[in-house]
Amino acid sequence: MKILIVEDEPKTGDYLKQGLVEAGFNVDLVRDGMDGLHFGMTDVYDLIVLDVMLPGLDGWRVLQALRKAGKEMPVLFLTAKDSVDDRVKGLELGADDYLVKPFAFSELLARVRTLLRRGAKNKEVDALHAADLELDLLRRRVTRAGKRIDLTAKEFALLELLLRRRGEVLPRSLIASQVWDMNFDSDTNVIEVAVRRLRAKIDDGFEPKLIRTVRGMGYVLEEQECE
Amino acid sequence: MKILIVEDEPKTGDYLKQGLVEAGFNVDLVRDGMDGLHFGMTDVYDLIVLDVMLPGLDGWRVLQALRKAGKEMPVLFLTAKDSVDDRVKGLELGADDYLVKPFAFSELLARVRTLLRRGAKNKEVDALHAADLELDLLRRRVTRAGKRIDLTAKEFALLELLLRRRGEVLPRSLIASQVWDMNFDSDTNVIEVAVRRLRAKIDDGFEPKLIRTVRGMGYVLEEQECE
DNA sequence: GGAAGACAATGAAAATACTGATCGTCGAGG
DNA sequence: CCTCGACGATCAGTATTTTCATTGTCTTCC
Repeated sequence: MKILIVEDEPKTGDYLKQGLVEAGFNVDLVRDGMDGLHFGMTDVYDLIVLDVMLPGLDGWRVLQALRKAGKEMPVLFLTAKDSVDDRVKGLELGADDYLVKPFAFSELLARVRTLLRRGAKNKEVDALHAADLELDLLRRRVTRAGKRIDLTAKEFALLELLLRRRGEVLPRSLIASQVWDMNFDSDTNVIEVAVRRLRAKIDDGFEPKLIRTVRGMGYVLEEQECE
Repeated sequence: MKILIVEDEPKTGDYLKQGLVEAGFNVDLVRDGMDGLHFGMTDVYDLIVLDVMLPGLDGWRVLQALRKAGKEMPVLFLTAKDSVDDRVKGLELGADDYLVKPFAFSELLARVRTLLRRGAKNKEVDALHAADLELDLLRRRVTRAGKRIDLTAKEFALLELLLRRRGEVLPRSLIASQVWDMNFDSDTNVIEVAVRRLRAKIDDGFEPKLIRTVRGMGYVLEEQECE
């Protein structure tokens, strides 16, 4: 999944890019409207995150130009102003959703996923599977071996991350930044505790065990026990 | 598939047309009620997108006249926010669905496709269902287990949103922007209160409970309780 | 066996949600 | 013009869930 970010403010832009890359997306970041338009026209993106306030060509014009050129990818608008008009304008010009700054990264990620899911109409994106575990993204429900399991928000986020990157060993620092909005503070064991609780719910009493810990590295979710 | 758009505001009209053309439809766009009526009468369309506020002949009259002349094609109404009466009137006059401005284009496209898929035959859109709950958009009436329930405007809007996106967990920010015209102000609990009142009316004393809260996420309306 | 990391259990604190009451606003009817 | 009632927003208090630090034990690897 390829995403274009058009954001002039360096900090915000870098932050967004890093977060989305860590979430497993392929991300391009440009700093102004002209570049945004150019990239949007010449490359193929599954989604664009577009700031309204841009030097030179503003976000609306970029959007307008892209739509005129027949580009249909979903666009998520970032508006700094609290004004309803901005939002109206954005939506009328063909934006699919908007977010008012400042926002939590997790909020953005959720919207991005919703838009991608809707656009793709891809059934597989609505649920993630591993062995007899199913995670229903829409209903935010989890079942294992047909049995419903209640997860807390954090547990759900953690499991979602593990499932999306299944087979990959996820370092603690990555998990910390994706599930918690924090930079890994080594003097805490939140992650261990969270993993433990998650295991208690989805692995205890079931086979095979899905969450494996890789000593000194992090955690992986994998379907097959490789003996 | 041929679609007629009747919309006076140039920008909106252009974008609708552009988008629908790109989506593969054959689109005619006219700017006022008279033209709308004329085109609608003389040509054959599979669907009409009709703005309410039009110079000269307003949307209702256009719709009324078309229906009187025996035109049965589905009509999607565009109405301004807050004008509850407009929506009711539109549905009573034979519209098949409505959309409140401002809306995301993707939303319009989804509704258009739904209407076309269903064809002009059954206008099920004027009622939404879930379990033994029925929401009659036309009469603005709600019944559960055959028992009539009175809802206020906000309660109705909230329930309508939940029903239209049934099965989806709706984040509070989304609810805030759809039902209230605000950007989610975390220091208010309007939503909780509204949900509470809605629950009191449609869930208290009935089974199954339809509105489920997903802590830290939002609310879902779902028909099946999976224990 | 020792050290480092992983796991488990607890409880207090924080965050989140629910509820009933109150208050202001607006429109209808007197 | 005033009153009343319905509605919706806000508040405050309560209940609940969730988080996370602490503590201690266990496992693994050297």
